Amino acid sequence: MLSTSLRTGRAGALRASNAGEHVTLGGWVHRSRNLGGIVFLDLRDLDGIVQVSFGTDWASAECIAAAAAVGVESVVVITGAVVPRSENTRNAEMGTGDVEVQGVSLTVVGPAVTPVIPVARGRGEKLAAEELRLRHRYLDLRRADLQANLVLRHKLLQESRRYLSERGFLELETPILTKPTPEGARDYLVPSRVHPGEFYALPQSPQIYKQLFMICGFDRYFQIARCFRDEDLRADRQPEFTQIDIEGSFVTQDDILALAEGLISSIWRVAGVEIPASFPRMTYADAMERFGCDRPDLRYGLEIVDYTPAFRDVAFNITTSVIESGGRVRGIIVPGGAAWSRKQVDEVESLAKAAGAGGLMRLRRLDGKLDGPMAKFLEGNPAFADLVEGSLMLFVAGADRISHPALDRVRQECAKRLELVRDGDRQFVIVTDFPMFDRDPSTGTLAAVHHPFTAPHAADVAAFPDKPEAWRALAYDVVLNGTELGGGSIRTSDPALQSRMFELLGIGDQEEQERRFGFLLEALRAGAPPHGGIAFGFDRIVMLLAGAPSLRDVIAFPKTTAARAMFENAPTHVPAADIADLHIRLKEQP
RNA sequence: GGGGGCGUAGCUCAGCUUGGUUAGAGCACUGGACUGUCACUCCAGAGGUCGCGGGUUCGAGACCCGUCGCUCCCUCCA
Repeated sequence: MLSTSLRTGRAGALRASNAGEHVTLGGWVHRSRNLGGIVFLDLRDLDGIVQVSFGTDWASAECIAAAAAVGVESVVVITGAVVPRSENTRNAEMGTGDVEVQGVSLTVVGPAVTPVIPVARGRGEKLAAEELRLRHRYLDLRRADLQANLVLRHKLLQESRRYLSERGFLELETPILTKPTPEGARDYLVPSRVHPGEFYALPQSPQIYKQLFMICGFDRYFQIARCFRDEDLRADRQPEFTQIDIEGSFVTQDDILALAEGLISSIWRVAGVEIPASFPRMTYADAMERFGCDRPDLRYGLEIVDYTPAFRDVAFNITTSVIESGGRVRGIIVPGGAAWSRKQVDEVESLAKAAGAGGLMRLRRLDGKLDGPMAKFLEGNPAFADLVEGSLMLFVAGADRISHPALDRVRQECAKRLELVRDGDRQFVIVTDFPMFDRDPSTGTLAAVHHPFTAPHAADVAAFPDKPEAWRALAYDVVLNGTELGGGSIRTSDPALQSRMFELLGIGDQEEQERRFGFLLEALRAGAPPHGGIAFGFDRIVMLLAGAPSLRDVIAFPKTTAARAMFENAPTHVPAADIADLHIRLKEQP
């Protein structure tokens, strides 16, 4: 019901078919043009802008004077007739450009002071500084592109709900005041007034609760869940964010991934983009070997190749010592890279070094010959015979732990320099079989790569019972163009195995387990179905589909990189008495 | 915790390299003219703690030190 007691409809929706109607419109004065005898107001609402004209032939002198006096961004209610514009006054750039409203009355219902940041902008005019846009969010959110982002957000939310609900998933809510989790990101803590010295935490994700739902028999759950993490911010990271959180029982990895593909493609369809109904799969091991990264950008090649065998018998100090100590020599071929200057390659090398590599070895084919510091050792080596004229090879020698991230960085940089990414290209991929554990190189302790509730491949546990770092997890990520959209896993539903997991993670003590995860272990012992799920970063999806450069452009009231809300001015000091009620003493009085 | 960038009129910026008269421009704003504009046009006007504090200097928007805010990145984000 866009028509209300105070208006007949939205101004921006008027079209040629509305000609002849008498309308009452409410909206914001976007701009005005006073030509003396005739006054034009551009009236804006959520649907767009329509021109309202006040001329002596149809409007009273008082009405024209009122139109001339009203300031931009004031809220007005006008009445008038929708009339077709004459041939020479049509405006093809406006949705409403075939008509205008000949205003016969105007009431200023919400007078506005001059806006501190402009809402209407001229062509090519820059946005105000983001700090000001956030401080005056009530003005910034009047802009058509931010409004469009939030409208898109709404549509994607509704589509997610529709898709999941139609498949029997129940939207169930979980607590915001919950239990602190020692693993993972830093928690936002909430002090308890009733229980001195005790704290709630805001959830980093509803992980444990959704598993509890499965144990209860709600075999299909989803939630558009707000999650909180007290870590440093980025353009694509906010302290509170929204996940599409999904869990199902009696499912395998393939069931969850098929659901994920369907959900993602229906979300993309609502945004006007048709994508394949299923995505290619790639194992973690394969992704690391070929791209040095667990979320590869498949919009371009530049795959990493292992040249260790070719270097095995080459008397070149660096490669020889690396190979002897168990490392490898891997690299990528950069077509046309032979034309890059020494300085340009040095710039790429500095990125590799920043990622941990000792350096970047170069080899190129110029005038038919191999060229570079290693050329004399490699000329005639069959591994380099088909290096084509004008190509450049960049190698990193070292342990995989070093060369993976370095080559990943080099590959991305080369793709950027070669402009290999075509506009609008989308390459989805599902990465599977993540390792279960990661061994901290300094402390030697195991850490869960995904989270401690993830189930390992049963075959790996059987084959390497005492070598948990060889276990693969039933964990998976959905990746688009090198960005992780979401990830999940099949969970451990066997309490004994879950207990073993905690032991491996150094939480061996029975009491410690009970204290930290007791409620989950106890529930698992009460009879748990096999279950698993996935969660998608919803804000990031909206950002991608809106083409927005920052998460802040798809969240109505975001935080700055210092986790401050500019508009509401939060966080803030509170009265000492309120703090005392929480049994907290501040180190220093502000 | 670390590194880079930015901070001058309500907004967007120039001025800083090489210190020197009264700190400029466009937009917005105010007043005036104008009956078909749509970034209306034209005339006139007002508008400044050069983020803040300290230092160097005869003299600082500019140079130095510190600090605050915003932003991008690293650390971090099971």
